[in-house]
Amino acid sequence: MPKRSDTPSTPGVPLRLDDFLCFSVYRANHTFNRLYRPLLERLGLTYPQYLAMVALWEVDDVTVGELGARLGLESSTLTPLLKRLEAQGLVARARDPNDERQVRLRLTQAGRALEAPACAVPAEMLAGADLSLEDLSRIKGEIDRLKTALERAETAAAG
Amino acid sequence: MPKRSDTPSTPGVPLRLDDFLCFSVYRANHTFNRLYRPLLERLGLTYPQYLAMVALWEVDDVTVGELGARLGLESSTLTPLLKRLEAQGLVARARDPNDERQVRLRLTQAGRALEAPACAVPAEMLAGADLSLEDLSRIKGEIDRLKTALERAETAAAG
DNA sequence: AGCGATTAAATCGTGCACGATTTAATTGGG
DNA sequence: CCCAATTAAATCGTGCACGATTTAATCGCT
Repeated sequence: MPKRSDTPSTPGVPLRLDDFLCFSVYRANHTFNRLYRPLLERLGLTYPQYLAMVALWEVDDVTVGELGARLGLESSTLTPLLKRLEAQGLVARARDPNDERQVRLRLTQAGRALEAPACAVPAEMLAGADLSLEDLSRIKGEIDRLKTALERAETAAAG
Repeated sequence: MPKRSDTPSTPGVPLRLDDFLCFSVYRANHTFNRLYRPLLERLGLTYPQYLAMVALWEVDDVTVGELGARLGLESSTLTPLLKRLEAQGLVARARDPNDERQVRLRLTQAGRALEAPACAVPAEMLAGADLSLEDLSRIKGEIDRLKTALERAETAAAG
């Protein structure tokens, strides 16, 4: 009786893609990406750029490192993304005079102005999804617990 | 009282990243990727390559289009990935003589031989994660339902 | 004060992912 | 039978993502 979920290795039982929890997450992530794309196109943002902007609307005037910690991204990912946001006139990047190693990020007027239209996007995306608030928050709780458990395993395995 | 989850747009209430279900999924996906990476490195595979191999171990001798449907990937993503697997000697790509538009994928001996060591990977990854089988399958069920609901919304919104 | 260690961001190379387009083969209608 | 429409994969351009490395600034220790 194969009954798994990213936990096989019962010898002799073959791997089945549909048993992989990681594959479910992978697909769900692609689905969100695909659904957000057309809505964000109107704002001139990609999906990761949108997440970065949401983080900045919440807490402005942070360093690249702080934003990276918030989003779970490396500077090697964030720096080019931020340069694109800067090129669009949404964010200003400037070395911190008190510590020239750091780059501080500040929203421009245009960056702040984008928040209003951006607020409508998530609801628009879920329109017609037939998911109650309870559904959404329950699923989110499950996934957050999963992420926490995985990260614990990660640090435990670290050598 | 802001209580959301990818469903804000209550006017006047600002967006909060931690309310975004999509962000939870985005982070969880990155976490899986990061955890799998060192384990798959030993097999010489990336995470998407591993998923493709799992699909092929399950059903061999499929077309690029069929594998793409299984994984949810476009040919523009899959073709280069498959060329890398071919370069590693794990997969053979050949035009179908009955329909030269299609390319059929077949595991090589080496490709099939990789299944045995690959079987151990998922369990190894979850070692120390403190998640029961029930946890895993419950979470997986929730995410699969989410994906289904999102896809329904997608086709409903299609114009 | 000076210099090695640390820290922050940027850079580089590889690979994933998509939409739009292209190429080539098959299908189907007249 | 032929040729327009369709289909399958590949190609192209853009952007995300990471690890490893580099560059530059600050810290800390003597």
